[in-house]
Amino acid sequence: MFRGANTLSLDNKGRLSIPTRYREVLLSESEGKMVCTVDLHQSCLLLYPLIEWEDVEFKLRQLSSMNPHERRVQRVLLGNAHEVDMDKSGRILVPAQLRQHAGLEKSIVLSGQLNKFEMWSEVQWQAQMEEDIETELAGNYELTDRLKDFSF
Amino acid sequence: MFRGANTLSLDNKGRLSIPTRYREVLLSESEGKMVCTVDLHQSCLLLYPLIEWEDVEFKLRQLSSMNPHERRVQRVLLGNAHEVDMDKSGRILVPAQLRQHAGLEKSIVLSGQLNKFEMWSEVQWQAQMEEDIETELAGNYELTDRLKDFSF
DNA sequence: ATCATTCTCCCCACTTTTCCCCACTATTTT
DNA sequence: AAAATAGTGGGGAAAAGTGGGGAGAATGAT
Repeated sequence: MFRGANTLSLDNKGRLSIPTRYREVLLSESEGKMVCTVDLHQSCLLLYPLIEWEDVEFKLRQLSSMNPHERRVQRVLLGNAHEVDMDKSGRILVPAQLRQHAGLEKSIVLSGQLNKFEMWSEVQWQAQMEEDIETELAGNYELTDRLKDFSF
Repeated sequence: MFRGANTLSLDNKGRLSIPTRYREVLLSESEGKMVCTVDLHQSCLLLYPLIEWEDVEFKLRQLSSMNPHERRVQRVLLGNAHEVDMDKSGRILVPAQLRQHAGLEKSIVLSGQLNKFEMWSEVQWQAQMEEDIETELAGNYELTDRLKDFSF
């Protein structure tokens, strides 16, 4: 599925060009329809092909409306979801509210994360990466069981 | 699989010629498609044949998006991954961002590590080797359970 | 309802990046 | 020594990404 980082630019109309290598699969699987929403834990946006988003919606439906935490997850993900379409030149229009929420400026990192993309302001992405790598190097944390035997 | 170090050069377009003895297997197993990403603990890049990378991706998928450490590992490895293809003359274009991250200059060491390659700036590679050997000689470290039984 | 303003999206033009091709040198093989 | 193979360098065509004009749709105000 989707992997890897692409540095792209948001033009002053708020459009983002989807890298060509992804376009074909997006068109054939979801007719170029995607869903853009906010991330729960980071200041970035999530971009799903419609077909993948429908999976997420299915899971969201399993959550309880009575539990405040679960309700909140539903509210944040669903409440900020916008349907966006690729136009004929393979671009999407990123909704203004979401752009603002993630602090997106001209320079953007679109990062493939298997079933979805993350959209970061390049500045924040760099900062996050430095922080992550520094934390890894420092290494002063407990490894989870899964990580103890993790090899790559 | 892959083993041994090769000293190669990055030309000023950022291209790296893959040693011919690896090309055949890369073409037949992965159509010359590879994935280049950063290492978690060293200032070097990792280069996987696509088919090997897919294994790593499978493992990454088992990690939890809710646990910060596991999420960080996912983000760093996946988020910096770039798909690179061998061109018709057996070269790959190393993404500018990654080049910068690993401090790659003209002279490069490509070091086979079984399922993947490591790419180092030659200068840093030499330094790392000296340091590793010195640390082993000094011997002031705890052996892990696995290393206690390791023989070679 | 009408008009004005904003928004969306098509089209075209421009710039940058990627990749194919060929040529040159150095090393290895015959 | 000649020939073949490996690695390096660069020109140039093609592709990818960027920017903006402008028609039509949508929104909002009077």
